[in-house]
Amino acid sequence: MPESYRQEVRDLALFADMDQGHFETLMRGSYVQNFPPRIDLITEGDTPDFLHVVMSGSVDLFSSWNGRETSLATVRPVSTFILAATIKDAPYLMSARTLEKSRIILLPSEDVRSVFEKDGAFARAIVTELSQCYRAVVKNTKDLKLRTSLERLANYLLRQRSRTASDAFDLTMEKRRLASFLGMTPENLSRAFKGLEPYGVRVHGNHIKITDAEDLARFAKPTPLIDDHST
Amino acid sequence: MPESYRQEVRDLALFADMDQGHFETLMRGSYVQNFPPRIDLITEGDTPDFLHVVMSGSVDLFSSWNGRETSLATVRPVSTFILAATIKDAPYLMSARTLEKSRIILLPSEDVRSVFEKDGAFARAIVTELSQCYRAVVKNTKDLKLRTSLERLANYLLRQRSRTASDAFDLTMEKRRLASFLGMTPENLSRAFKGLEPYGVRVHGNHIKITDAEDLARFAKPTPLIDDHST
DNA sequence: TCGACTGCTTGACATTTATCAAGCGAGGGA
DNA sequence: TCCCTCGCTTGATAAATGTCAAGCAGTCGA
Repeated sequence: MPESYRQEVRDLALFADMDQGHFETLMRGSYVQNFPPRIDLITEGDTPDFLHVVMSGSVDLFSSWNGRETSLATVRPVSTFILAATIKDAPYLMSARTLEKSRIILLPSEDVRSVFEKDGAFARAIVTELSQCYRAVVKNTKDLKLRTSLERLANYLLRQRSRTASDAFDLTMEKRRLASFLGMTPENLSRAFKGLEPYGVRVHGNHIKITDAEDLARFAKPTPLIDDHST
Repeated sequence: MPESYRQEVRDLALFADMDQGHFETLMRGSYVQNFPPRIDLITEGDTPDFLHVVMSGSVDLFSSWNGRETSLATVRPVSTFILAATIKDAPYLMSARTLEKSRIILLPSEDVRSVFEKDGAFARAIVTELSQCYRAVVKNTKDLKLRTSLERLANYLLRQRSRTASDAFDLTMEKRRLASFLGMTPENLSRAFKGLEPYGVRVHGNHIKITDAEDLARFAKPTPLIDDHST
């Protein structure tokens, strides 16, 4: 494990406050790996061998059932995924694949669990991380159950606008993945973009321009209780 | 706080391993309250004053947006709710109301957070609880995104069958709430029950009889990665 | 016993969303 | 430069789901 990564991991909220000796224990068994795009990292149902930390690139979390597949989240640097499965030593609920060339650190699950048992600061950091994840999924559920696909797209665009602090931005993922993430088909997403034109949304390829954010917001009715992804 | 409740709370996995002194601190500020049915306990967006523990009765967690409302979960004894909001001191993402006459213990959020900061065993117990909740919500999301309403109902019935270990059982909630929980309208639920008749589902009022579980399972295709609510 | 209420069901219809098939268009080799 | 591929779009159609209105069937209380 190169020193540069070591420090980057140490600076993550999840590892920042833990005992130095415990951190060393974790680092000892861990290693960095580079993956090309579209490589399967984990498969749902498997038992967690490693806690994954994405250092660069991005990872798609998705799930399949009965021939259907849906995208559940994108993990971007620097953060971890499948923490809950690792801690509970329970099967993965989601599969993961790289979206682009990615550098990922693997921490053996056994080590993570054994340090978790001993280190209160680590346990508290995990609580913070899991609370965040839990609340994110709850918001996502509300988005799905309370809104139509058009409303979900409109709010998604407003969130991107807010994230980039700009009325013009590029989509951060393929439209087909965005469709899956928003719980609709690519065809329906295409039509949804058209349906938002009257509210000042202009689309050219994956470039988006929002010409009348107030009007769009009047339609989308965003609320922090669904759309604020920082709390 | 009567001694009987005190012990019942102490026996909860969440509080079982924590330091006795810290447990006393929590109990000191807490109190029991009885609520009639259909009483609002908390409103989404509010700041968490208390961690709630349901001792008897049951509580509906739901959410509203733009005039629509959806039921997200039912809390049954003995367990807590809105743990994540309490720990993060962030606004409730869900509202809660009693479904029936309920006895609920209220633990001041400040106390919970301050003990959490000091007590490693408590922090670890919270991790276990939050992992469980997180995974439950992820499963629910997969259920919603990967299945049609008919499939969701079929799998729900199979879960109830498994929970009661019986082919005949009563629904544990009103059909209208079940509909909301499954993400459909009451009318649609009515038709969905009809739609499952060919697979051996008989409905009389809120009594369900499954005459051919294999056939129903062939249609429902349950998987532990969505339907097993114990891991 | 009789309403009146409430939740459920049913039918007709509208809307939303998915499916299937075809066509378009930008980007990447040969 | 020219295809070829691949993702996206579009149109036609089907399926799923929601809405509205009416009616039914228990339950409860007068």
